[in-house]
Amino acid sequence: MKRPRGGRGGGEQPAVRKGPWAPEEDEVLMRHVQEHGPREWSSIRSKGLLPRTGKSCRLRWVNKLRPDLKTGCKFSAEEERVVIDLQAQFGNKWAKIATYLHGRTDNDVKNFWSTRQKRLARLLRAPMPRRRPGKHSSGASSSHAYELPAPKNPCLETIPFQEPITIGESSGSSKDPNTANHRAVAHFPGAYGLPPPPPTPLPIMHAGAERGSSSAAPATALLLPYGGDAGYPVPGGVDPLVFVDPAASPEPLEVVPPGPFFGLDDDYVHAGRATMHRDVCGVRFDDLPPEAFDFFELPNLPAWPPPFPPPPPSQPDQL
DNA sequence: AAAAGATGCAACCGCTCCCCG
DNA sequence: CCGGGGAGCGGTTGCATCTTT
Repeated sequence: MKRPRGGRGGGEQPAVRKGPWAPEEDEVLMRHVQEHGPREWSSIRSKGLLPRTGKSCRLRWVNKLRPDLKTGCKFSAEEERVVIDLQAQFGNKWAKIATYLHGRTDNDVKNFWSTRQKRLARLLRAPMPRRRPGKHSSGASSSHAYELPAPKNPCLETIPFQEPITIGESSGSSKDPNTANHRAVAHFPGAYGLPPPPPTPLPIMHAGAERGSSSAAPATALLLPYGGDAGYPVPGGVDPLVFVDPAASPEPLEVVPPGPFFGLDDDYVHAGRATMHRDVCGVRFDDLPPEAFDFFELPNLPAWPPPFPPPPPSQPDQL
């Protein structure tokens, strides 16, 4: 576990302990929950069981001690898809989204999304062709020389790209295009071999078709109409971190009217428009070598502002 | 091998909501 | 109806770990 932080909870309030939880504290908290259930958090401190605020206790329980948590395992492709989908509909309602993901907490979802957004921001800002010669740094991992700091620009959370990308069609670069093409293409079909949708019926909007019923696990499961953020789903948005097979979806996806993308130039725009899910299909965007990005092209964006209906007011909240 | 930078995640903070008297 | 307290939620921070140079 991490050692106590210096900056926070530094003892200005000796009565209340902050910082990382000790195993003994966890035990006490678990015992309390066993006896009283996951409530009466404030009484934990008032009874002198723990020098922690009720808030802190609740958070600890919800995020770490709950028995049904999937601790230490990354988001699966399906979970990723669900998060993306639901985020488009609900916005940053992480707690709500988390209810659709068994074993995941709102904090998990929040962190996952935050990480994803940062990754996306990096990718979109990274002029891929300028990679270092002779170096194979892994995709979006750290230390790109050309990388710009990911700004905390809320706009970056809204991804206006809606276009299926084309991978493996370009004649490519000088850098063993076969390898790059092969890598990219070879994994994409897996994206359509996604496992069945989650057992929970998702209120997923789908352009032209209804999705979300557990029986409908279409091959177009990655054709996700989302892209919004901060509670206002982008109409017809499609997350550029989701790869969409153009062959499987011959129709163009809705696009936000093209325009300056956060002030980024076309290089950036061309770069960050796809991702693959790990686990199921085996590859994520940032798993790809930089060479793979040489093959990402931006097809002519059809200028069609799609009137996308807002999500139905009645959200299936049940699980 | 060491240093620097990037990433992931646990935990805190402030605000809002809800319930109860 | 109003006020107070507790619970829940979303945003943010900062450290540990990992990756790259």
